[in-house]
Amino acid sequence: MDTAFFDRPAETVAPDLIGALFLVNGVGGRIVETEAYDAEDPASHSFRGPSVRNAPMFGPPGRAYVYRVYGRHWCFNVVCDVRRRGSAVLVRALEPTAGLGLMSERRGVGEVRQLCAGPGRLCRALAIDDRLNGASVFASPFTLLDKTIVRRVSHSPRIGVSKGVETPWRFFEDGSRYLSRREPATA
DNA sequence: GTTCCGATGTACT
DNA sequence: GTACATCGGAACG
Repeated sequence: MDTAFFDRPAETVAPDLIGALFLVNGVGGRIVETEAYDAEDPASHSFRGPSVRNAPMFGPPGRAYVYRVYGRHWCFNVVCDVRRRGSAVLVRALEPTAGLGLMSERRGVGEVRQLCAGPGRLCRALAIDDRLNGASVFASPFTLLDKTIVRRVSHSPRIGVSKGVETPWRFFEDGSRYLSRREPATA
């Protein structure tokens, strides 16, 4: 995977990331749920233009944008389209495949299904925090490999937003057991 | 199984 | 002050 992959509209990149392998220091799994955000979107951190927090969103594609949410959790995004500055994809859930023991330890949870089912849980399991904000996802400690198996991807409105609630920019692998929520069913 | 609610930091009005 | 791209535990069925 390279810069060109991310230098496209976020709502195009987001479904393409479903099925990709995502690891931090060798720990992680297959991406099964993502959401797209861009600067024309009132739900996006970039909506009101550049700021200290959202600076990575206005930088080059393929960099991490990591921020704290609700004072307790981290969320991990990858910056997209440089022509539509201020766009990114939030990675919301993984199907754990590597480093299960370590993830379980970090999360304090036994069930594999719970390890990376949500943006905050995923960051905890992979030990992602603000130290990785702005880092390239093509270099250590990240591993990001394009999907090898193509499965059906569905979409729905995004979770946890109060604006842009109807924009169907949440993408997930159809039938996956590892989503942050039970499949709402759309197409 | 479900629903409800508080925690807790920070960006922004 | 208010809102927030969330989560886990308590209470309940």
